Amino acid sequence: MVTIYDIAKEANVSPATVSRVLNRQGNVRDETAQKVLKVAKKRNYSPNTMARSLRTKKTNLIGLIIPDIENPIYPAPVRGIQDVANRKDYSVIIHSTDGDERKEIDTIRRLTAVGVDGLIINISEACTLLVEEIRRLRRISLPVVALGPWHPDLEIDCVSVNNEKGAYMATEHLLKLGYHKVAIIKGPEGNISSRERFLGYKKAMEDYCEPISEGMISEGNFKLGSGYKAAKRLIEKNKLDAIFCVNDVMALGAMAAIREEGLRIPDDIALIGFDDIELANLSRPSLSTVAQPKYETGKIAAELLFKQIEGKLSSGKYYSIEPNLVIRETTLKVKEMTTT
Amino acid sequence: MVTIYDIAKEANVSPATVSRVLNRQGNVRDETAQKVLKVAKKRNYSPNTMARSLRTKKTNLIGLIIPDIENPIYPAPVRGIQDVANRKDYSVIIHSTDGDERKEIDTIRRLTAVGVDGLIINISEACTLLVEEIRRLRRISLPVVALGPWHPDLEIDCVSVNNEKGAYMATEHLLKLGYHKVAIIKGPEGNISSRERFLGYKKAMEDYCEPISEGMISEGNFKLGSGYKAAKRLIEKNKLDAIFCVNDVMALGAMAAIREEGLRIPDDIALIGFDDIELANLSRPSLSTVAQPKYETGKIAAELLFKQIEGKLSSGKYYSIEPNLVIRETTLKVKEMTTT
DNA sequence: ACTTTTTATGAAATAGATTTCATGAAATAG
DNA sequence: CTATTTCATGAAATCTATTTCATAAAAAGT
Repeated sequence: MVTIYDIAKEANVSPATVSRVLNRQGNVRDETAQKVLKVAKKRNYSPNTMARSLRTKKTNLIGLIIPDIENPIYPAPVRGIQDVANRKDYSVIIHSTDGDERKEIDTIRRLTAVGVDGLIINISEACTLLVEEIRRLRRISLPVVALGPWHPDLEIDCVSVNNEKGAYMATEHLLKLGYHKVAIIKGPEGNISSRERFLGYKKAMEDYCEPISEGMISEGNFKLGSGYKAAKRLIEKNKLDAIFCVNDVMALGAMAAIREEGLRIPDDIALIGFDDIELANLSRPSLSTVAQPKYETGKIAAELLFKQIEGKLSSGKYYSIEPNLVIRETTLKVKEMTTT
Repeated sequence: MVTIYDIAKEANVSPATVSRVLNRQGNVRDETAQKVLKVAKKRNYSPNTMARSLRTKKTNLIGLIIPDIENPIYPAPVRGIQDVANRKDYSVIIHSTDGDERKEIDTIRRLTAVGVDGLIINISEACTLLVEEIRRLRRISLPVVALGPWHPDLEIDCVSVNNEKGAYMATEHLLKLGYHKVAIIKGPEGNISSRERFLGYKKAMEDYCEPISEGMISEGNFKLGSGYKAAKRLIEKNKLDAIFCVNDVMALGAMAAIREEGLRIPDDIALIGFDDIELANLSRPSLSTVAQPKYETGKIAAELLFKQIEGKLSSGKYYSIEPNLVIRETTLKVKEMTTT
């Protein structure tokens, strides 16, 4: 590999001058600069990033920690992040940690050791060790932004859909359509998004004076199979005419279960999800859902991160993204015949 | 940040000894080692990766270049790569380049400057500049493996589904079912995967003595809308009773087009795709397709890369992954009534 | 014409590890 | 009991770029 010294020797100048030319720091005679540039180009010189980073404490790398790139809600925000990073000549290191606290902490350690200039994290459960680790990042003043819901007392920038509002919209939509016994399939207890969405659901039901009985609440783990099973459990208890699922993937599982029970969608049971994954529009019947501008969310998170990287003024703000109700076939038909 | 010198001073040894202890290189008295370890732990020492990399020429980073993480065929292999990399204490830098040659070359440059220990690339068209760039990588003996089809004269390891065989299987499946006029929706001309799949299709048609007329070949760009339009063009020419699409996404587009034309699947037109994306199983009717073990493909590519990183013996082998025929509803019903 | 400022440059220090080489001590061999 | 090998350790070199400091030359000011 050709170094700055090789260039210096060949151009009959000192390494310092070469460095100055290559970083266009001025204070170099134009003639000298041209000479250096010519040699550098000729020898196809490319600076050694490690050496540079060692000196400047900048790596032009950012880290991204998500539970699982295979989960269809992540590719879009990831792409948003990549696009803004790449435009700024940054690369992004991505880790999938399966929401496993141990892995998350290890990854944060690893990335700080690598010397990333900033970190975007999507963490579903705020366990104590993890919170402590993130506090440490604040102390060494490493720019961090949270993608998705986050602890209110942890003062970091955060960008997330308004989960509660989205869930409220979905539930209200069903209620307005004339459904009364709206069941919910939620996520694991510790999951923050699921908790927020559950809150929105509860609020809507209360506002419309619909009671929520025990048999109307079921729990899954965000995966297809769990949605299927949760729906079966709900149908068995027979106390519902609509289901709100806290994510689309489980909704699709529920759809299979409902179909298997010989019930029609939306005539017997209406169904609505959350996320608006690509699949939602392509399933039959197509799935009504709450959309979040996923690419945008990633983009905003990255922009926030770079604002910190460039200016160091992290505000600990919460950027709430407005959800969007997408009405498709699973909630299409109005059910007024039963109420009239 | 605490350095090796701080540890050395506090433990009353030289930095050299600290380094030896921390890298468990032996030749250190046990007592000394314990002392160093204790101080290191107490001061929460973590080595500066840039400094280390500068000396050792190893970054524990690998690069991954794909067209677009949002394309549903990529998340699974990406996860496969992440998993084997992370297990070896490596991180992976991912770039989406949209198959744009300029971006691909720039990214390769950028990643080599960062000093990645290896590179996995998925490049759909083998343009000359790009090929030249990859030759350069070989010259500086940077481990590289291609994910997906690749130039035969470029001597790098490559792991890919057997595209031709998969396409043959799909086409043969339709032909055996009694369909005769099997049309194809292929990808852009330069795309290697598409070309290979087209070859398999052609071979099957020839083997079964079915002529391929002009009106039976249509072209898309792998995206949903292009599949829709291509199918419309085919139906207009009215010379088909089945369609093989070189990817599932276009097949789903075609499905929408066929439905819109008032035709039934598979009764009027049978349909088969390629890739087996998650959507394929969830669409109605569910889509028959050719599956490739996507996670596995990524995993194998990464393992190959690490074999090179560790041993430096790159073989330029072609690892062919066996495709799998997945029969679902779009090719379910046998069409023998028309032939008998 | 002489001092002061500005400009262009190089030598050397620096970043934080790893590694080579040298050395004294301890262990083993003859 | 010497001679040789092995072991444990530290000093210094190294990796490659950036940056500070010093200096000489040129330009500007009085």
